Amino acid sequence: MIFRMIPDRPLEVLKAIVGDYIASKEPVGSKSLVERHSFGVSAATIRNDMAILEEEELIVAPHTSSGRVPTDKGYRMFVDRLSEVKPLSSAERAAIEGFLSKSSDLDETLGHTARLLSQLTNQVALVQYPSLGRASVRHIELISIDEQRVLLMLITNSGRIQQHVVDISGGYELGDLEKLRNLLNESLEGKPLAEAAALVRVVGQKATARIKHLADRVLPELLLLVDANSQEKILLAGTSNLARRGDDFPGSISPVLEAIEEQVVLLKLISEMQADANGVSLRIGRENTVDALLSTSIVVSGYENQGSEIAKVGVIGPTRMDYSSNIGAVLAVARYLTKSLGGSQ
Amino acid sequence: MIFRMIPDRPLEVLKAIVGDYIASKEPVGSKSLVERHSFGVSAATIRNDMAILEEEELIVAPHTSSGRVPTDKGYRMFVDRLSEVKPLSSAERAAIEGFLSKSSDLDETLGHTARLLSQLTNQVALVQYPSLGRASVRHIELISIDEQRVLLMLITNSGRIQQHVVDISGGYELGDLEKLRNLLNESLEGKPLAEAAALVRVVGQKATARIKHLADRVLPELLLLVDANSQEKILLAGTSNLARRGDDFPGSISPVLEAIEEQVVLLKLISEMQADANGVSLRIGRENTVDALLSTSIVVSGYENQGSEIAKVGVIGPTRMDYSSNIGAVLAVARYLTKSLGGSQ
DNA sequence: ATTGGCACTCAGAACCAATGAGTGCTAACT
DNA sequence: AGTTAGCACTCATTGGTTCTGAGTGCCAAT
Repeated sequence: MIFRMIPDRPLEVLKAIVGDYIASKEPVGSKSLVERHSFGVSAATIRNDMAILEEEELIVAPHTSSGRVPTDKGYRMFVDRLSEVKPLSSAERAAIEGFLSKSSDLDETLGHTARLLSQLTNQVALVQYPSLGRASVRHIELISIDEQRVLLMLITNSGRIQQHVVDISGGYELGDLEKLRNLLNESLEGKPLAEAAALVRVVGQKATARIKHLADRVLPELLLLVDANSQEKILLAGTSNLARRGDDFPGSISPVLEAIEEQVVLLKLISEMQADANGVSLRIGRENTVDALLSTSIVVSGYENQGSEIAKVGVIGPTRMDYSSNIGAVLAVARYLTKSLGGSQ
Repeated sequence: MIFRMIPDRPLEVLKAIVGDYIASKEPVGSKSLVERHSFGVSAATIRNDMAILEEEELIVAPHTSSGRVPTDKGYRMFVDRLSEVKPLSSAERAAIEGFLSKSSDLDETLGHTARLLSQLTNQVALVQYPSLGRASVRHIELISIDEQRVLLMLITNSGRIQQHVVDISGGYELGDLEKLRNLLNESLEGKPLAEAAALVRVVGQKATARIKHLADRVLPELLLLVDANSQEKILLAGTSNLARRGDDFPGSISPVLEAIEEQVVLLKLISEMQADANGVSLRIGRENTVDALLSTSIVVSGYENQGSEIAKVGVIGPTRMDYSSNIGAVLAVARYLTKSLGGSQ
């Protein structure tokens, strides 16, 4: 395949087409283009340019002699070479600040982030949980709730706080609870989560007869918490936004919904995506290997903790989306998220 | 208005119409009725019966001479007098057991419940948070996370566990943390939440100079937690199910989505609903006073703790829904929820 | 009370023509 | 070589007309 140099004006035309199409939902024709933009040339000239773009498969006519619509390749060209990232409005900045500035635990932060991003973009937002990585145990807490129940907490240095209520059939002594807590913290505090499971088992063996009963109930639950931590997971928000844009999808949106609710698929997809120079990465239409998603685009960016990327955050919506603003929003949110987590290390 | 006695067969016909219409989405005519059900009479007779039903405004013809569709009043008659609650399949029972049997804190339980119910019914599920009621403070915990931060926890006897990370700019002493914790628990443990806010303020005044700094940061956050507890709140799950049933709504589903995401409206609506003898309560179509919801039906049932109803759980979907199964599911889930909370008091 | 028969209605499908936005091409122009 | 006006052509959309069939309402007979 030959790389053909495309002159400047046709690219400007492409940019205009993408812009107009996103705004109007209607295929855009040469005439309306010259009306709305000042190219300084006639419609016929624009038509010639459009012929070039069509030749390059950057735009396509839904049916003979109607306006043109950008192809996936056209959108790709647009985001790669033609669009600049739209900065957020000050109101939007304020919203992000307000939402994410308060310190809270990881789950809360990520939950807020997801909702925020979905409101900002009017798309479906996705937030990947940080993977195990080099997270480590900061503290384990056992709190007595009543005679039969104990609250188990696992706090990691990634800022995540997990908790679970454990039934201790037959009751327990407060002193034993304290013993077990100390034992756990001595063995686990500061240790990487990856080693935690093994260490918990060791504690189980070291447990004296006195606290055996208690340990037998608590430790399995602790293992579950550790395990939940290592599980890859994606948080979705604003799925109902898809419904609002239903008309952007051919046929029904059900398959799309099903696909994005399928964590495994989505995880695989976003983990394959490599950030570009701006730190953002996107899949447009058919670039998504999943059938149900071939008329959606995904925009993601990584967020960091302790200087290295730990997971991704982004949005998913129809290919006909406002890339400039969405990229801006995703980038901004990812940055704030990084900042917000930076404080928790 | 005269109460007219409607004979039995017409009512059977209504039942059949509702059933068929729910199954097929198509207005149902006399002929298909006699085909699918064995009334032992001819289509003409059914037509006479249908005339009676139409007279009573229980069914209506979308346009002259097409099949009939139940009216809101027809559905109402159906649920009140004609349908029996469909018991859940054993698989469904198992799913509920599995989901809700594990003890955990209130947020987790309610979250699971909402998701479960939405999966069970393929509708949008709603779960109301228990209102303040006679909930009381069980315990307040302060855990040191690092030099600058403290984890504040509020555990209530309703089983709810709330937490928040508090920044203590300038640091703090572990001993002071302990002092504040003891002070808080002495004043608050066992006290009703309704009084908690006032008591927290008292603690603020009693705080010695030594722990003043710490208290100044922690207490406002504690007030927020208490306040969050008293706030009425509804959890939604499965909103994307609405999208899947989009065709059941006239026009767009957007307004419907907006309406149900409007907590205040929804709260008002379900708080007005009075349970019937079975413990279930429903609003059908126009019975909902909210415009956007006049083609939806809401099915709710109360759940209890310590023997009295504390909040409601239910589903919301198109008027053309499978009332028998949905009522069954809502009732079952409400019962399990009551049981599950019973253990937490 | 039930039924067969029959005329009647009307939404939706099928078909057709008119409309017009938009194209591709060519020949003239700069 | 790039640009432009002109023009023939295409085809989705629109609106109007007709056809069809499911389904009704009513009546006279059982």
